[in-house]
Amino acid sequence: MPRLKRAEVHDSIREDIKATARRLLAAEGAAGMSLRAIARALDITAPALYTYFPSQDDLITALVVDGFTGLGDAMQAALEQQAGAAAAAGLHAAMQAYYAWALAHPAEYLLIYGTPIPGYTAPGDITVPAAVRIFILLVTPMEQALQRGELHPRPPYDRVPPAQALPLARLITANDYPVSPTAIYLGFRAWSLLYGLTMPALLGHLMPLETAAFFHDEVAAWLHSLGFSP
Amino acid sequence: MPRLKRAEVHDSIREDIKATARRLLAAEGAAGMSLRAIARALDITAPALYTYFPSQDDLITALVVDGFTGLGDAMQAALEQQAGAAAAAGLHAAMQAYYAWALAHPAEYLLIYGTPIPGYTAPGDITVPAAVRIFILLVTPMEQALQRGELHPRPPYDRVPPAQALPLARLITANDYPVSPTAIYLGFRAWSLLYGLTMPALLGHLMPLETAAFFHDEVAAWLHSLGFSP
DNA sequence: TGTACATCAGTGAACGCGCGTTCACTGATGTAC
DNA sequence: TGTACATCAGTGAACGCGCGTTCACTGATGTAC
Repeated sequence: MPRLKRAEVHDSIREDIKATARRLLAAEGAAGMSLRAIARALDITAPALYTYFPSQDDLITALVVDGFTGLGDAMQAALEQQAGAAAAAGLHAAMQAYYAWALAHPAEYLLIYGTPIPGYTAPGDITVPAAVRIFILLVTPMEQALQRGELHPRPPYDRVPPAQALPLARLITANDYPVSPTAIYLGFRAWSLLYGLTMPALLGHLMPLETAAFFHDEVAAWLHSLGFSP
Repeated sequence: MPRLKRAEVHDSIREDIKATARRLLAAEGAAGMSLRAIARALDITAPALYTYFPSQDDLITALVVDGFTGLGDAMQAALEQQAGAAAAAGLHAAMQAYYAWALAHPAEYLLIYGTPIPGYTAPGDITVPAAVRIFILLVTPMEQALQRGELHPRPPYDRVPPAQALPLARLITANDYPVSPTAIYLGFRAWSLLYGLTMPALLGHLMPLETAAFFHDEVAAWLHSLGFSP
């Protein structure tokens, strides 16, 4: 009558391994995340890890997916907390959650969105949906705001630029997204804004600034400039 | 009577080594840029490289400085070509040059602005001035536009946010920059905008979009929103 | 409940690999008289 | 212009290191009767 079934122990050790890998990733960068270093930290032999992950690449993939999931969950929680409020408030909350998560998990943010790890290629079928979710979490509130009449985009953003019309239309029909091209386009704009404010803050490129205030101000001004009704 | 003096040959081989390193960097990422790989590509033994660089880190530093220099030169050339034109045109040209250089030299852009290479720390005294130059190339035209009365920032950017006033003042006095806090603040905004549009385009995060058009439209709209006189 | 067997987790040795760097050396290139 | 010497570039062997992964194995954990 074991307290934990074998499968449960297995899963829990898998989590331990990932946690250790994350710790090493944060401390030493991607190169520090070697199987042998993880095994050393766990007081275990390196081959033992193969019971839990078929290869190093699979471990990395698991960390990548966890990263996207963690970021997405944080954004979604922020969004849901503003469920009753104006769409602009929800968006701002989600974007703040993005920033907060990134600064709280810098190594994972870099793993997901930074320079690709040489020699590792993420399996698209697993990794892409996890990445797309983040994007959808920005697009959906935009679309809602448009449909509810809370957002009346000002020129030049009242329509999608001509060069983007075709690619966006293709994207929508290929994936059966129930959203307007305008919402998607604004999603890309939001995504780029977030990236440009977050990654440099993380890497210390904005050093002299009060980066948290900078982020807040920029996002607030950007949302305001979009044309949300007051 | 040698055609090239020894020192000239030395310098030319140094350039060959850097060029090979850049090629490997582009092809295989930072990990592919090993001294042994470079030596192999040059049909030379690895220890021979120590005649030209005291260590691998010095080679990397040289590449980093070259990267900043190349990017800065491209921006400066664009700026000078618009010397007679309106400040907004000069800024737009410089920002376009930034983007063009990044897409033409993706590996170097990542080396400069991407995830730091594990185990390598750039010597600040060499590397920082090269990095700061890029920033100054954005701030200077801003300051000129302000002084010439070509730029009348609209709220909320007619003044620096309160949280940033002190850090920016400190930055200016510590370095004796002959520029206004407003110009520096706009410089950071421009920098962040550029980063957020360039790095994701480079990494394929904006895949479905026409990224060149996206960059152009965003920069144009941003400059317009600043309040340049027509 | 007790025994016999199957499954699983983890070990230790070994594989082949690539790495940065050092060292003593050889041969070529330049310099001084 | 020719010779003697100093300087430099590059070699080949070796150092010690860490890596991912495989393999045959042992001992523990669970299952079936």
